[in-house]
Amino acid sequence: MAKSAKTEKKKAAAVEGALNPELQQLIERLPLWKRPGYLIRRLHQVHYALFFEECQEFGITPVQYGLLTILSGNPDSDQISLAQALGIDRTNVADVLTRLAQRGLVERTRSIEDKRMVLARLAPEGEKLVAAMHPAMSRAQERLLDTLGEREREAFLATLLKLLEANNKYGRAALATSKFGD
Amino acid sequence: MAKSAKTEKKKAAAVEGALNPELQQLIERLPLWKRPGYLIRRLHQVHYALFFEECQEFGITPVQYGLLTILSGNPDSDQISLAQALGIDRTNVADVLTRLAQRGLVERTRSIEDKRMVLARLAPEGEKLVAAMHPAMSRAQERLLDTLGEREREAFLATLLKLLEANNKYGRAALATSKFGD
DNA sequence: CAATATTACTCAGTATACCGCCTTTTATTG
DNA sequence: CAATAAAAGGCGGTATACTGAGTAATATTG
Repeated sequence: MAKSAKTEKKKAAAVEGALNPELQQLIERLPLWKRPGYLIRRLHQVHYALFFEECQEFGITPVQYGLLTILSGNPDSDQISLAQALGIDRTNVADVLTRLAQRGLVERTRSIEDKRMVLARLAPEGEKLVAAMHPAMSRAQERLLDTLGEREREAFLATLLKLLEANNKYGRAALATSKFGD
Repeated sequence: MAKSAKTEKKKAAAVEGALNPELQQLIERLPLWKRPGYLIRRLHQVHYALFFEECQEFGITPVQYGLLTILSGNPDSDQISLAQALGIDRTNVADVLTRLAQRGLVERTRSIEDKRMVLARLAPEGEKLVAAMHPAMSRAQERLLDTLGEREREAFLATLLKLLEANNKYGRAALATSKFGD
């Protein structure tokens, strides 16, 4: 195929550096590679893989660690608050909490003031794990953006936040808005 | 929101509670909204929500549409090739194909040359659906990046591609660069 | 203060997404 | 050409992630 003027233009617009020619071909031929939703799904999977590689020994998933993180700063939170803070569905929070409780990392109690609520807090084991795992989790985050320069990394993160703020209203897992901006 | 007294109590508990100060420092150094993996997971969810909103009437998920897209350009592909093209696990491809076949959108046959392989292709119904759904899918993609200006959007997509290229090796769902194309 | 609405949660069901183990078929090799 | 390795897929299991229906407790209201 003659990829004349169009490709030239695209390359000129690209930020820094040229892409692998094989990947460039994929983009040209598989329409999937022009869909941002697809690219984001793939990057999400890559992060999972990196996270697992770094955190293998702990047997904790990204979502589980996120939940533990929130609990470490907000003990005795109810499930809906946790869901809003994490940006996942409330039924999902219950599932994750069940698994974490089975491993003795969190403790759940019925609230006395409001008997509908189930409050969760870190067990001592959980606190230890959050601290012990933090470096590995941190490495996974760093490795994900490793290839980016300082400027590109910051621009990328800024754009991610911008997109999330603009689209926060979608889905049952909308975040509590106060999480952004402060 | 009207339960300000309770919220106050919760905050007070968080402050007075037996919070490990070292743990707090650790968590505050890399809070959720500064973890790229977390932000990408959230954006992934947002895209799903947008996709469902636009494509509700068709009852097709992003992954299903991705698979149909590949099949429309590459009839009679085997499951492993499809997995590599889509960037998902091969067992997952089998699951998705089963659901699509149940709805009469794809057809599966055993290859004659290699009896191990299951080849998939679009049924006429599937071809119709791919065409009919395309505008809605496109709208979901556009809405996701709607708030970005032209330059920021291109920079974002370029960075996404760069990150995928750099991290291609991770996970069972590593993409193939050779199967499709020529 | 009883009827009603809302809230927090549970449960069942669907759809990704992955791993490890196994069988069948094909390819390789001594 | 038989023994073995490799490839393709099936199957069972785990962990998100969400929808919709239903239950118990609390809040609101006529």
